[in-house]
Amino acid sequence: MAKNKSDEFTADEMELADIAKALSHPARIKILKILSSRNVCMCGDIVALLPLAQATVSQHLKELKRVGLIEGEIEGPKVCYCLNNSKMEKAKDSLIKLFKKVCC
Amino acid sequence: MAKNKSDEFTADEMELADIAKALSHPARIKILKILSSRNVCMCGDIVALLPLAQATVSQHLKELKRVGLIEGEIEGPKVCYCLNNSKMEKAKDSLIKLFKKVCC
DNA sequence: TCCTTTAATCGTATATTTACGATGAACGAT
DNA sequence: ATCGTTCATCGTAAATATACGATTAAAGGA
Repeated sequence: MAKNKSDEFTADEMELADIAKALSHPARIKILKILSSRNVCMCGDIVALLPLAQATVSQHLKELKRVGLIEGEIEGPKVCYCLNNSKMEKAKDSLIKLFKKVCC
Repeated sequence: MAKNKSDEFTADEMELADIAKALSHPARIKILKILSSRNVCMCGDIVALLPLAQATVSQHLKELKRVGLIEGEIEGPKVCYCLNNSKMEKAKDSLIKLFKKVCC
């Protein structure tokens, strides 16, 4: 039978899965779109545009921050969010690389 | 404050999130790679190449089938899996469209 | 017919995700 | 100093995801 289960997943595979996870909720997709439509955006604006409670939006923002796709900068009592364009580009490249490797 | 929370997520946003969800586990990324390396693959081969139990791999295959990225065809007692290339391409296009819209 | 192989499904345990109200911390304005 | 605003975090409930052993169904071969 000789199963070779010793090989775990590669760092690349785990990283890509992590990026995909960050994109795996419609609210987070929408947040990225909102942030792109203005090049800077208060947290409250995002909350107002999503059908979710403020605490929930904050969690989604945290997840996007965790993988580095967005950044938040404190501005007085408000927080100004923006896309991390270089990280976005890296994410896109990683995904395209996978598709290229796999099929297209 | 005039929050407009009436707008839910679009079908596009939900579909894209769903695709991302299917890609959000390293085992599923690896399964896609395995299926691309041979253009056809028995379920047992995939199990042998992953550090996971057969039942778990079967669940991951089910998730990939759910979104249509792969297909399984019964061949006697075995099941022959393969990529759904057109669906893969659609998934890639949807992702690229998002990145293009958002930043790059 | 019975046995083996193959892979899905069941049952189940645990972890993670998602969601929300409540609370707290930081700041500006009064 | 106090108040209102803003947003993160806490606490928590419910749903979903992940993992595995055991069982089942389907097929081929003895």
